[in-house]
Amino acid sequence: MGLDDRKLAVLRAIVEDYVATQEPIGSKALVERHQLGVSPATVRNDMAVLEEEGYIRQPHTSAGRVPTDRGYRLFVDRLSRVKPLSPAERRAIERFMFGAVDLDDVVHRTVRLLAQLTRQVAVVQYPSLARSSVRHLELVPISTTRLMLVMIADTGRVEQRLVELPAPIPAEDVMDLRRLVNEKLVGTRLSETPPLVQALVEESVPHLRPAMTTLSTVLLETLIERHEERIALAGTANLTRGGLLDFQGSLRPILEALEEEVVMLKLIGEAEPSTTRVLIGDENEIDNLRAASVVSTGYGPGSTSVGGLGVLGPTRMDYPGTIATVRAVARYVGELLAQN
Amino acid sequence: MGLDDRKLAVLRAIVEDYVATQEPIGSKALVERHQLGVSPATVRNDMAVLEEEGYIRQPHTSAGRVPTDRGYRLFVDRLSRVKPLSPAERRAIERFMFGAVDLDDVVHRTVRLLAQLTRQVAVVQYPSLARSSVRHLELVPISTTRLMLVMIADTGRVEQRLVELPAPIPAEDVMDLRRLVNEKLVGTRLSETPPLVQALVEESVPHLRPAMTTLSTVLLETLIERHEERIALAGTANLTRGGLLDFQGSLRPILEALEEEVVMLKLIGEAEPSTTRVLIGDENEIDNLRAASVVSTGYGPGSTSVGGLGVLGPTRMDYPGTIATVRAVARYVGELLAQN
DNA sequence: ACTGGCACTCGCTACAGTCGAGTGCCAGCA
DNA sequence: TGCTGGCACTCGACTGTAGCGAGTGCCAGT
Repeated sequence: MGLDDRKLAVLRAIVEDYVATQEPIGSKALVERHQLGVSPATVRNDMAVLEEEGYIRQPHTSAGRVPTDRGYRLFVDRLSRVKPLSPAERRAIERFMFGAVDLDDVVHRTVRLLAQLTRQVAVVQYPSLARSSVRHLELVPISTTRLMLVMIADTGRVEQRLVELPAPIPAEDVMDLRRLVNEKLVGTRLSETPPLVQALVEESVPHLRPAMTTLSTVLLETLIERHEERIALAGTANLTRGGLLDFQGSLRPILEALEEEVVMLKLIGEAEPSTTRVLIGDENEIDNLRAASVVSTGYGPGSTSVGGLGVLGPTRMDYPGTIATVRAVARYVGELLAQN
Repeated sequence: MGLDDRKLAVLRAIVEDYVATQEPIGSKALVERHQLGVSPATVRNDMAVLEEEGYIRQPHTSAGRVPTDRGYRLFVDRLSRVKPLSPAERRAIERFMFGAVDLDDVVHRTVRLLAQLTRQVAVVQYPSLARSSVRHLELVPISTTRLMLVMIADTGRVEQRLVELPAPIPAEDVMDLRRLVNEKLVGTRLSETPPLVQALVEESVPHLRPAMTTLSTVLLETLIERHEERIALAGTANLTRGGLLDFQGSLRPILEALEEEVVMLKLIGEAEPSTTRVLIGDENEIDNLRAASVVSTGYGPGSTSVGGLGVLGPTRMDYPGTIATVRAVARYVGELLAQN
């Protein structure tokens, strides 16, 4: 009992029409709009099979059919090709990103661009610190017992943190500390940094030790464990399109999930560039997002990913188009980062 | 023709009950729940007057009364006292803010705290650069023709920006540049900086001039004109409470406005600390927000404001409680900043 | 100036009837 | 065996009617 070609064609037609009209699709309308070469009755038989297999369902007894999550999955995996971007879209990307001045700017523009192109909620992860390396560390004295630690990563990210020293410390010592940490840490990947920071404490001369100990704690704590991962959001207003039909009438759970950075990171923060992940409805592990789909991919200067980006929308979304856009934007951002 | 005390009491009762129940208030229900000492008929007469004056209205002919924006305004100005915070709320503030490590962290925690306490959308402006002064400027060479400029403000804000030099520049020159800009600019308020930056170019020795010119452009452009103002948002999910009754059924315009940083800044970024601004419905200049109210205030280490914060919710909101919370949080954040 | 009484308005809910899109099934045909 | 046309059936969406009840405005009386 496989699904023959025609049944697949029927499924594809249902998905495409439903995505476009947002209304359940009946057999008659289907044969009218697509050249299937068979009668409505035949299509009905096929539909019965597709329903039995769980690819489509009827909202109520005498209504048309609607794809299930499983149906979308099959559609994405086997029935659709990634749409090439239109020239207008390509131009939009370039125009929008042109003149970005720093990492913050790039991330902000990217997330708005994605939201605008896909007309959905966009999420962009800042380049992960764990996958960055240290370009420079700066220590700025605030008072005799306080330093501002500033770390600049090769991805352009800048992190700052206040360091509360156990005892006052002269300016020369600050310079020594600065020199030491830079010598040892510049160029290392942050994920490999902890042992080096450890070593730094052990090797430091006695009178610098207390300060260095505090400093290392802060380094480890903030730069590696803590809020190292950040995200930017845009396009939440797009959730309201399609009336209240999508998301079964309540935006609440969606908005809640979007505010949980940890949740969003798990969703978009794991792919390599060039692979695109599509999570449809239930496949999603987060309960709040069972009515939503997520299309995400990684981005980075080369072929390794420094962060993820993606969009979130109703399960009823234009997958081929969205996938194409997400990929294109990720590629473009990667190139932009490579220029630094 | 003024409103006597009883009419004001009736208005107050209507506002309070409507905020609590979200249903139009009838004359009978009013006398039952409040000790007004008169009969429903009398209250009806008062209501007729209040309606004529534009403080309340009837959603439809035979329904109870609902406050108008003007009614809320009168209520806020003359009929309510700011509720003192409950001890539980005070404790919540301290618990929530305890252990904030840097400015980013403070802002993030603040905005979430506000959202949680008021159960509304919270907005916090990062300390305005225009009202900060320069604590330190750092130049980090990225390549021979590229520098990363990092500015640290006394409010703890850190801004970075890439500088593309017109010609390669040796390391000593970078050090000279760094020394020069720091000598001239540290300690100055950013709003007063432009002429100083100008002077810097003019006074610099010939061989540093090209680099200094570029650097000054970037300084002026980014740190003063550009995206100097940022905001943080939280609690958008709170917009969905109260079903779809608030915001006349569509969150769309609200969500759109929230994403426009410029719009939000205009809303919350102008008050002094200790003054609280309440904008009710129509008073708001932004069309998208005509169904919403905004309560905002300034915050800062002393008595001058370095930024604004506030919440946005339906016109039907608990003004006394919200005002109290916004003030308390602003005061707390001010103290926190003063410690740096 | 306040009150009780009364007629009136009008949104809400329930119920019945109609319409039509869409289905499942079946007998017939290639 | 697989496709088709025909047909009875289902059920949601829409329409119209009727009753209810909360709430009002007005008025005469205290």
